Amino acid sequence: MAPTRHDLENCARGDAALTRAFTLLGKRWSGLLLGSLGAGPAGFRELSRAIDGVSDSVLSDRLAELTKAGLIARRVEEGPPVTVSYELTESGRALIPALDQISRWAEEHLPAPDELC
Amino acid sequence: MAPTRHDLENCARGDAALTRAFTLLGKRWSGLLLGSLGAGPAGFRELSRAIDGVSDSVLSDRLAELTKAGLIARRVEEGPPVTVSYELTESGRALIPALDQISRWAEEHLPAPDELC
DNA sequence: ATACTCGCTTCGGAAATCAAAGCGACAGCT
DNA sequence: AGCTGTCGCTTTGATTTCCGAAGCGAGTAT
Repeated sequence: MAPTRHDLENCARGDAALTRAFTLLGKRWSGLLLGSLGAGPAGFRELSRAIDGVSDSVLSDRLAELTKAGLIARRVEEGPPVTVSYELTESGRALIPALDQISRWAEEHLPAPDELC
Repeated sequence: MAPTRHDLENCARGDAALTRAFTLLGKRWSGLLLGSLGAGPAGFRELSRAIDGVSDSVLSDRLAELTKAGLIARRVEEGPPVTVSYELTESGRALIPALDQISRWAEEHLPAPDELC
């Protein structure tokens, strides 16, 4: 295969930072996961219930990704019983204002889905 | 089982608006596409070049989705030659500040990928 | 006439995501 | 001691999404 200049083109790219951000946020559930944790620490099962529709396997993947990226931290509380909780790191918390803004934007500009509650 | 019905949980769930937002933004390339258009109108080919890595088929899908959601508009300029350009609607423009904030966040909190340029 | 570019669409195959089941460790009954 | 349930995952196999490459019709350039 010819060495695509893919690598070279990467440089002059529009907004590199935005690209980096959406490597994480552009994946399904990442944003919502962070949003959920914005409300405070939570355990695995708690998150899987809070974020309706996500499967355990993907939730597990996302938690690993975001942990690796340094946005969330996994804390094991020695018991008994032993419990696991995930929480935002400082980096993660720094993103919350942006998510809030997106949330506010959605309220204003995204079709209101018949308030059933 | 406790009387916690799923229905109840649905209501008080995290943030419905954020969920709506990430139905769009949580898909690959959506965020970057909006970011690109934030710099001004652009044609299909222009976008496909600006957003490195996206395939024509997916770009086409995303443009359709975001157009349907009312974030971008497809304008056909009668020629000759006939040209097509996509641009942000007001709703779309309203999201740009949030994207900028995310971009700034990424610069601060996301691993600087060795400036190769 | 030949060879481009543009704005797509179509066609496989590869990757992401899904629901469901299972597992080990523990807790709460009885 | 059993039985049942919760928690934090992982595994399995099917479905959905995404990708790269090719193609197409229309127009432009040489």
